[in-house]
Amino acid sequence: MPSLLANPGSPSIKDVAQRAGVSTTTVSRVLTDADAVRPVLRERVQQAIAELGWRPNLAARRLRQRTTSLIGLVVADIRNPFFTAISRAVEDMAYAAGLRLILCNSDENPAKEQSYLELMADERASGVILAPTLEFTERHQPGHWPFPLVMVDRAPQAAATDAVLLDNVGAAGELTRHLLAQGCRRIALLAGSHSTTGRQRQAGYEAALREAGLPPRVLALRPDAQAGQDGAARLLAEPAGTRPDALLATSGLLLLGAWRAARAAGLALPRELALAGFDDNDWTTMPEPAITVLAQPTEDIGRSAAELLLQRMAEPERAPRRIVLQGQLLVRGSSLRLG
Amino acid sequence: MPSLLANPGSPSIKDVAQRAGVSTTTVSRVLTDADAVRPVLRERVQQAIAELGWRPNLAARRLRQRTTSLIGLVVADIRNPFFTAISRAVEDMAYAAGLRLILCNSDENPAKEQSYLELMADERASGVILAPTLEFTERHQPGHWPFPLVMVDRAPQAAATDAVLLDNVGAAGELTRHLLAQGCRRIALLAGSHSTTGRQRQAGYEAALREAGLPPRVLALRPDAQAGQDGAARLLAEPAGTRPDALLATSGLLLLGAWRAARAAGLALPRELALAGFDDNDWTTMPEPAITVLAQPTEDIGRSAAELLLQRMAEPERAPRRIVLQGQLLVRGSSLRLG
DNA sequence: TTGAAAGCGCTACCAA
DNA sequence: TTGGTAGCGCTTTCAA
Repeated sequence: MPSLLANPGSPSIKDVAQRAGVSTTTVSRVLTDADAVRPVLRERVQQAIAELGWRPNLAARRLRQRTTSLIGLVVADIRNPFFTAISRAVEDMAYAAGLRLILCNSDENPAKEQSYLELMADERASGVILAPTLEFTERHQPGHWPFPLVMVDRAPQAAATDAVLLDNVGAAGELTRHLLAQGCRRIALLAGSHSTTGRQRQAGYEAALREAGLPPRVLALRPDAQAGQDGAARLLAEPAGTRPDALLATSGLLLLGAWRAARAAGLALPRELALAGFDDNDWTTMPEPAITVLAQPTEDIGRSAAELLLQRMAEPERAPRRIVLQGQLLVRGSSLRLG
Repeated sequence: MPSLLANPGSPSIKDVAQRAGVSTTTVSRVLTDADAVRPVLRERVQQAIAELGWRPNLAARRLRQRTTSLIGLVVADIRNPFFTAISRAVEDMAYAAGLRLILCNSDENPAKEQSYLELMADERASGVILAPTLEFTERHQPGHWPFPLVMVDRAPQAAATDAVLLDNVGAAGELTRHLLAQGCRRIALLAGSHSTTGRQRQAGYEAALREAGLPPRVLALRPDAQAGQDGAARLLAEPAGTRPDALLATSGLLLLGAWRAARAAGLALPRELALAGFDDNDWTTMPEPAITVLAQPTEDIGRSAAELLLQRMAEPERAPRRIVLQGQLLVRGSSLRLG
């Protein structure tokens, strides 16, 4: 019968030490496995641990060791399949490296982002992977946060930070040139207005149109499907003479909205309207015709970001690295007007 | 010029106290805001905090307070839109309640699940929301884990635990009866074999067929799109006489696979094959015809789970509650053979 | 090879 | 209203 004063919470190494008849130091040694402990004692300690059902207190360990093996992932919205895929890749890497992942949705809201980053600071996080808001990229100065920071999907133009990015300008240019080659002349862009990504894709689009001597037409939108649908609907309501003959969306969610608007307007793809955009999400192959997209290597992006972070954690002083990955144009029926 | 012996890490409340000319106790009081502190001192402390850029060390706070405001969410795979939506709802609630969310993917792997739950124990998590594997529901005994546990999507039949579930039997029955009413007579089920959910839906399906005096036909599958596609393809390769005239999938991923197989087989929906399943994912309205589904109230499920957890945290001794939500049948073209 | 003791940063108790 | 002090559970010197 245990005493009434018995430990009410979970057992500590003190309890383990008592039961095994050794000092807490020895218990700790068995745990860290660093220094040698006589097999007899080691055995006794391990048995005591098993009998008591002892489990380490990570908070105590972190306080003492001054390192947390906790990493944060801050994305706009985990429901965006692009970020879902990234988060999954990051979580896999983290699990394999013995790191914990704290997930945060910023909703493109700088205040929420700030609050989450402060939280990561308070947690003394070992590192953070961040898809920064526009405001963040504009204000950010390297070294501001007390943890290594790796950016994904977006990054400040100038500042030297670790980042994993898509070649957005090139990708948008490729999509635009593809539409041009299909004979489209009034290509409108549905651009996410909340990220550098959207802006870079806009730049690539405008450059390609400039080459072709055609005027750009850009709608800056909230980056969600509803905004995409509303924006596209407005464009498609115009008379056939001025109405765009192609819609290009800078994200998977905007593309989804655009497709819905096209269907609601009763326009036949690709004859009356060509459609293309970013992100090879599941649904893009389901309509007839299927949707032309620029596929991003999402897993690769997530994995690379995690790798970059691990490397930076191991070697804090090394020069920042910027990994730029290429997308892949998947031409499908929604934009195929020739051949 | 600070001394060479200056604090190398981040400042502690000791530094703040020194700078403000008060004791650490007073600093702590200003932080917790519990007891009153003279405005002058409070001011001085706050200024010192600002000047030093002090941030709390959550590990220390947790160690001392013996409560962590950390909750875990363990799902099969965050890439499954069903779990994505749930996780987003949970994260929203957690953020609002000042709790941190640690995200874990179990991949339906009991060993990974176990390791994550042990981790949550080591973190001294304030609570965990879990979509348990089949093995877990079979072995689980209430009170085994040192944190409140709320189950989502699945739960042990017998054991009394907090849980948020769909009326799976009823939902599958409704879908099946709908297909029967459309004249389908050879309805095959693509069932996820890794969860109680799949089994309950199978039970509902079988009961409905029994009522109708028809034999069930069940394929137990790994719960992913590829398995769904392969399984469906096998069924659809049979001669028209024995081949199913309807496919019912117990999850969104299996449904996706089934749709792909139907398209690959060149079968016209719904004339040659009726198709229906669970989860109103984005893609289900994109094909022509659109897909009949039983929509789950995913946000509601996530929110309810978080609420249940918060209530349990506030009142550990209250009786376990089981919330059963109803799905909604959305009849679309893929199953409409009459009218 | 082992143990005593200090201390990570913070809060909570008690006394003044 | 304020401060001294103990201690959360663990690791890490330093001595033995």
